[in-house]
Order: sequence, then structure tokens, then C-alpha cells
Amino acid sequence: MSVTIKDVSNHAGVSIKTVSRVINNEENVAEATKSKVLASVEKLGFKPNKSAQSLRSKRSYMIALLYDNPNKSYLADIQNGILQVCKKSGYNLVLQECDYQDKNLSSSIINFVEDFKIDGLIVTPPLSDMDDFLNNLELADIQYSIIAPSTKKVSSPYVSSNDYDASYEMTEKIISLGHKKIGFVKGHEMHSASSLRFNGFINAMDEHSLERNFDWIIQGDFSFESGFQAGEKIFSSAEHPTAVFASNDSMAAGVMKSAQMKKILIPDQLSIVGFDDSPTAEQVWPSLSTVKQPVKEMALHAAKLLIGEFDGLTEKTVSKEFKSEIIIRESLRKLN
Amino acid sequence: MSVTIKDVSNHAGVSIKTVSRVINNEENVAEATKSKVLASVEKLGFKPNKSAQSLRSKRSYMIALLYDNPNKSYLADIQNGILQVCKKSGYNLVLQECDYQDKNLSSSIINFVEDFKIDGLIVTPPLSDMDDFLNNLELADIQYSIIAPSTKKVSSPYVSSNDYDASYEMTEKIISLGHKKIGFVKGHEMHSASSLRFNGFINAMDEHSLERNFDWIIQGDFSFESGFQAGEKIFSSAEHPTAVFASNDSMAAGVMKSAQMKKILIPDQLSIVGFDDSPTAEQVWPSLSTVKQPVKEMALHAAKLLIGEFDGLTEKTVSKEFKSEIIIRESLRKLN
DNA sequence: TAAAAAATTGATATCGTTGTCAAAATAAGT
DNA sequence: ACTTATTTTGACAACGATATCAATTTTTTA
Repeated sequence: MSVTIKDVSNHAGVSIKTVSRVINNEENVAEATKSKVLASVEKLGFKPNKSAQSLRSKRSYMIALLYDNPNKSYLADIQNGILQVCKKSGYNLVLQECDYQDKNLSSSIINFVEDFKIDGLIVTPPLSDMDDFLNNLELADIQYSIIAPSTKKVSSPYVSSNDYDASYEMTEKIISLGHKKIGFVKGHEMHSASSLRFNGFINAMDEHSLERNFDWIIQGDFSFESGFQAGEKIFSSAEHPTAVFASNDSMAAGVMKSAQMKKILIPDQLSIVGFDDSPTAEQVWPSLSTVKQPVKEMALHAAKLLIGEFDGLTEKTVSKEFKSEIIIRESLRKLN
Repeated sequence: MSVTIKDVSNHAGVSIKTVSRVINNEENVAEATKSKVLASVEKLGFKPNKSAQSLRSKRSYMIALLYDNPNKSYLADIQNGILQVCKKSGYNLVLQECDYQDKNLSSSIINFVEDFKIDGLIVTPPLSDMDDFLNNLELADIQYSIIAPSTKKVSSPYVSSNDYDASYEMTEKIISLGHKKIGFVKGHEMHSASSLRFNGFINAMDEHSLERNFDWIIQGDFSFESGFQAGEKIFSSAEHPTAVFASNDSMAAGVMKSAQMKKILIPDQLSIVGFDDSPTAEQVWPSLSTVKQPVKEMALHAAKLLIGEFDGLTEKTVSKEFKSEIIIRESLRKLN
């Protein structure tokens, strides 16, 4: 039915092993034979049978994406980036939803990888922050590439964003518009990005000798609801801040709702900024100023890193930190 | 290394073919041998090698999700539903992004399926509305299951939502609150859901003998921007409606922004409702009344349908229409 | 109870690759 | 020119399951 390696070997007048060598780019095959084989491959439209390759070489040509309850648009962006690389390199992407609190997480993932002969994993926050888990993967000899790890000491390749710098910069931007009384809503405690973003804020405040008011610094968990609650707390304090920086857009939207329900005018009486540039950021009114991370590009790079590990890509890719972009929209205004 | 069918056959004292019969639930194997084999399988922790199965049986145990630029949260919900079924049945989900305008769509998808021996496809809008495409799949003998098809004449299994009914019902709800002057923003012309939702609106209006004002019936494309433009048009007409029904939440948010920029108070002077119950619906202020479809459940069922086709599930699943739920939030209010 | 029919089982081929290892061809060294 | 190394090649086994088909056992029929 479909054309096999044997057909190619017949057509090219070589052994099947030689064809195998050519299609796998192995060394020690004469230029002449190589091009002869390649011609036959082209002519006959040969494509190696993935199942057979997989059976023999114990590789599945599949990589898996590990995630735990991410924001939906973040997930979509991540997937998009990975898929671009997969398409080019002939890999497939398998999705694996996890629960970071599951005591058996490590073993169930290791089982999954071994069952399906998954070639490697792409690990996203907050799983990327769990050193134990990553260690277990390494002990089981599983390849992985990490998106936004908490510590860059891990031996595996990673991509990270400059959460700290972006947060610092955004805070400076707010300050430069005359704001001195600035509130902050922290993100989920398990995400390393939360502390990075908070530290960027704090250090920028310190740098400009602005006082921290702990009535306005609230712990959230990245959810809209937690942002709303944070707003309720902040606006019930004696004095109100003139600006609030939330660690993500959902929480910023929550703060915004809380303010609007209290008839606080945005941005006239209160500036609000978020983080992530989620679809909501553009769709709320006033639209949210925020920090946009090149999530798709990061995921793309993470996939390249991973596949490069076992596939020996021509260009060697290395771990990399990506720069974020500050997006100013309607919700941030100069203090008058 | 890992335990194979041969180990099991040795342990159970039967031939490998018999073991194969048992694990594949084939007929004509004596109860006694069956339980003997099952015991050995259990004891040794045998799991069939997917690659070997795939090679021999020409099945990949992978299904693919076809989508074209869906709203991100819709995609995430769909995936979640499918993954639940996959996990149980040992299938894997592969993602395939498409371009519905691509002239070679059919052939490239057919190639993909044949290359990877994909067992079946789950097709989402707007691809599910392209009869040509679906026909080509059938000609190529590819199994698929459709989410929200335009016509229910297709021979393949499908899941659909009651877009028409939900829209009709929501319109009646608006009318019941005293609104007579109601605008409507239509969805993307290529999605069959668009016309269903529009027809539901129109028929409910007719039923209650309310006049259609074509200054307030605007063509959109499901994007926030198109919703905003629609709002600009509606609110530049001589008379304003007291309520606007947008065919999805993004457009509703766009209309809302347009109104808010014109100082039209929501919901005091204008009620707005959307469709989809996207994350944005909850996060805008005032929060959007909307129609929630059980997207995850629909996808789950679509996956069951597909896998049932080639796997002979115990309970026979059939095509099904899912009911939507109307969610009333702050943006819709009784006209006073 | 013997013959026929039906149910159950197993020996072995097979799927389409890659891995092993030795043979053949070519290049290098003396 | 003759070894010796090195490169290039191929025959065939192996991966771990399912498929074929005949052999065996059990059940039914006469």
C-alpha cells in the first residue's frame, strides 16, 4: 500500500540499512549513495513509518506539555509556540494536565512517560518551581525543558522571562507619572513569578524612597475573585492609593471592579495596571495597562531546546531569558 | 527490561496469541483462561507497548483536534473535555491548527492523518461548517466527530448545542424585562452558530411583535474590535436601543466599551448581553449576562463518540444536542 | 456413540523500521 | 606492491504486538 524503506532500497539499488542511514543522517555514507537514496525517497514519496521507528528505537516522537490549571490564554499561547516547532520537526504534542498538590505527581508522570515512551517534557509554572519534582524527573532520566523556573541552577535547559525587571520598570513608570501612593496585589504563593514581581515593585519603591503601606499590599492568588477582595481591602483603608499594581490582569480586573463599584473613577482617581496582557486586559473598560511577555516565543524556544537535546538540531539553542514589553493603555494616567 | 506479552504468556502458560486475545477483549476465549491471563497481566504489571500495537494494527491510539483560531478559553475547555476521555481510554490528543481558508486544507489534513496514522479527528467550528472539507474526509475514509455542525445531515457523529433555542430564550428574557428596542450584533459569517443565534433573536422578536431596527442590527465577526465598531454604529443612530444582544462576549465587551465611552450608563440606560460565558464576561464591569454552553461536556461527548466508533465502548454513545444555560449578571436590568 | 459443528488455542508469519556485526571497498602507511 | 586502517555497505536479527490459519478441544446433532 504505502511505500516502505524496502521499496526505496530496491529503487535505489542499496540495502535497507543504507536507506535507514540516509534518512537518519548517520555518518559514513558516501555522498554518491546518499544523493542516490535521497532521489529515490523523493521520487517514491517515502515517509518513514512512525510506529515502526518508535518500536525499534524506543522513541515516540512525542513530547508532552505539563500544566496545572494555567490561565486559559496563557495555555493557548504556550501551545501555539510549541506546536510551531513540533510541526517543523515532525514531533507531536501531547497534553498532560497535572495537579501540583498530588502526592503521587512524580510517579504518575514518570509512569506516563515510560508507558508512552514520551521523548521529553515541557514543564510550566507552578510545576517548574517544584524542585523535588524536577529532581525526580532527572533521577528517572527524563528529559525536560522548563518555562520560567524559579532557580536557574537546574541542569536542564530553560526559558525565563524578566519578571523582576519588568515589574521594576512598570513600577518606575507609575512613579514617573507622579504616583507616590501605590498599592500592590501579590500573585499565587506557589508561583515563583509572584515573588519576582513583588520584589521588582518593592525595590523600585525603595529606590525612589517611597513608603510602603501594608494596608495596600495584599496577598492574592492570581484569580479575579482574589483581586476583587484585594480591592475591597485596599479601598476600606483610611487612605486610598492613587495607583494599584496587580500581579496579573485577572486580579487587576478584580481591583478595577471593586473600585468601580465604589464609584472611584479610573483612571481619574485611581490608576490600575496588571501583568500578562491577557485578552481581558484589552476588553475591560478602561483598558488595562499591563506587561506583555512573549509567551509564545518563550514556548517556542523551550520546545526547540527540548527537541534539540535529543535530535541534535543544526543550530545549537541555549537557555534564554526573554524581555517583556510594557503596554500602556487607558487605566494608567499621570497624577494631577 | 519492561514486561512483554511473551512474559505474560509464559507466566500464564498460554500462547501469546491468547494473551493478545484477552487484552483485546476478543471473543471466543474461555472464562478460565481469561482470568488466568488477567491474573498474570496484573501480577507482572503488563502494559501493551503502544508502538508495537500501532505498527501491527495500523492504529496510533492518537486522535487529533482540528481548530482554526478559536477563542482561547473555548479551546481550553474543548481540550479539557477531550483529555478526560483520552486519559480513561488510553488515547492521546494531538493538536492540529488549521486555516479554514487554505485551499489545500483537505489534502494537508489527509496527509497528516495518513502519516501519523491518526485514528480520528474532532472537528470544531468553523471547520465543522465546511461541507466540502467533511466530504473529503469521508472520501478518504477518515473517522471524525463534529462539534456544532451546521447541518445535522452528516453521517458522522456530532455534538451540537441549542444555539437557536438559547438565543431565543435569552431574547425572551430581555423582552420580559420590558425592553422593546433591542439591538443585535451578529457573529462571524463563516460560523453556522452565527445565523442560529441571529435567527433565535429575530424569531423571538417577531413572536412578540417587536419591530426590528436595522440601524441596530450590525454584522460583526466575533472580535472585540468588531463589537466596538458595532457599538459605535448603534450609538450614532438617531435613537438608541435599551438593550443590545451580542453574539459573543468579546463583542458584547466591545459594545460595552463603546457605550461607556459615550457615558451611557450600564445597565441603567442600556442593558448588554453576550454569549459564551468567557472569562471576560465575569471580569468586565458591570459583569456580562450571557449564555453558557457546556463546552467541556460537549467536547467530552464528542471524544466519546469518536473513540466509541473504533473502540466499541460498552455503552453506546450517540450524537447529542446539549442545552445551554442563561446566566444573568449585572449588565442586564429591568427597564424602568 | 460416532460424526459433525462450534469453540478454543497455538505456531508462526508479519508490520516497517533500527541495531549488530561482519564483509567489501577504499584509503593510508611502509 | 602489500599490509593495515578506515570507510562504506549489507544480511539478517530484533523490537513487541496482531493476523492467519490450522490444530485441538469441546459441544451438539443424529
